[in-house]
Amino acid sequence: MTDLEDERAATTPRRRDAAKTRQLLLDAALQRFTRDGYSATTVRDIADDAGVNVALISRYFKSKEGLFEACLTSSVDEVKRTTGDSPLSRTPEAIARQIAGPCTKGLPHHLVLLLRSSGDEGADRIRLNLLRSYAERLAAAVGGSADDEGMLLRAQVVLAAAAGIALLRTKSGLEPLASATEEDLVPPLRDLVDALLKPH
Amino acid sequence: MTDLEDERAATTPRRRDAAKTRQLLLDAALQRFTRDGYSATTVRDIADDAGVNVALISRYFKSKEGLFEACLTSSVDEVKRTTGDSPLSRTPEAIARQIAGPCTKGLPHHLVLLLRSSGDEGADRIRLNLLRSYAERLAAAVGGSADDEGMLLRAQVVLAAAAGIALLRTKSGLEPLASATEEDLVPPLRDLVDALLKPH
DNA sequence: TTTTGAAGTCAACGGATGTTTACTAAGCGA
DNA sequence: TCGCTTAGTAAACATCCGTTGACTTCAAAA
Repeated sequence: MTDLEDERAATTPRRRDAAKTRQLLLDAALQRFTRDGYSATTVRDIADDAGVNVALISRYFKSKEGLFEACLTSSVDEVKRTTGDSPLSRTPEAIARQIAGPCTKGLPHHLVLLLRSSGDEGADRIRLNLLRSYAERLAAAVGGSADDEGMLLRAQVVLAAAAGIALLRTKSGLEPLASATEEDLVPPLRDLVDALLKPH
Repeated sequence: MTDLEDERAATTPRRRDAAKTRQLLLDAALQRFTRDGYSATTVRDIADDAGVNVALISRYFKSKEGLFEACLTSSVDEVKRTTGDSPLSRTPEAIARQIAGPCTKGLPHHLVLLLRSSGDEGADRIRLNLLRSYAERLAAAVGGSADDEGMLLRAQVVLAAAAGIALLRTKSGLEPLASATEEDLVPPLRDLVDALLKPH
């Protein structure tokens, strides 16, 4: 109460900020959808996590489907932003570390979200586009030519493997996989990437 | 109509056969749960697929959860039956071929079901047990000792990769992965298995 | 043929879910 | 300060979901 004016002076945090609550909903939805899947999460769950009224989901995203699509595009944007439009890390070591990284921290893995389905056609299109571009850049990063179908297939296998690992790690308590550290996980993953994406 | 008596004489196909309808429900549920996941599947969907009344699910399996658990144990039994209690195929080639098999049947199908979750504790225990035993046998098949944590982790990574590939193949239309033939898929997978499970 | 227990049907229930509507209140410009 | 736009709230609605209980029908035993 006393420093309310200071806060307002600092960043103008309006008590009612549409952009802010929209982002809160998006973050909460991302976690829920990634962890529990689309149909297992309710809009009330998301709203409660965000500390926000349920009706605001319909207002800001039109529907649960719309919120899910927003999560997907948000994930797309973040991947594009963090990795830029440059090719992915070139060494198998770096790729392996990228796969193992988010899992070992608390972060929801983008690849796991891509395994979730809402049954909606628009969402499926977004998902497919991201998967495609990801695989293509992965193939290009190790020197595969654009029209090398074999290398593209191998890149997609790497992607699928990474997604499966992330999913199994978080969803099942399979030990030692579930609580393996990044250091534990990188060597096998490096071997995996190395074997699948070697330029030969 | 004419050979009705022959049928009855042959296998006694009672018009009302509890075991038969139970199996119909189990088959339909297996397909639905594997393809759409637990919470996206309704008991009415399953009953309709099986051509059976909805109430019979509660009768024969007590609940939707019970039906899901029955699916899991059925999957466990079939895996045990097809692969026997003998160690898995020893060569990376054979393992790869098993992973690359038809997604609508066989090992990939079962692995995808294992990625599905109902949130129920009993179901999770069943799933975990199957995953564990599978990983252990996979580690043993390539000569890993029972207490080699590193090799066990690598076997679990192979398992997770196989599951992810199966899931991505069936759920997303990612090409060329989605419609890759077994022959297309075996070489990369052989490399994958080889790199992860080499005895060294 | 009659009886009896099991197999299957039907309709309704309580509850949860996504969405909408009518309403309140806060912030900003005039 | 007043008024208007917009953020947020509360409650209800319509629908769907899993489950239950009473009823009917079939087939095998007596």
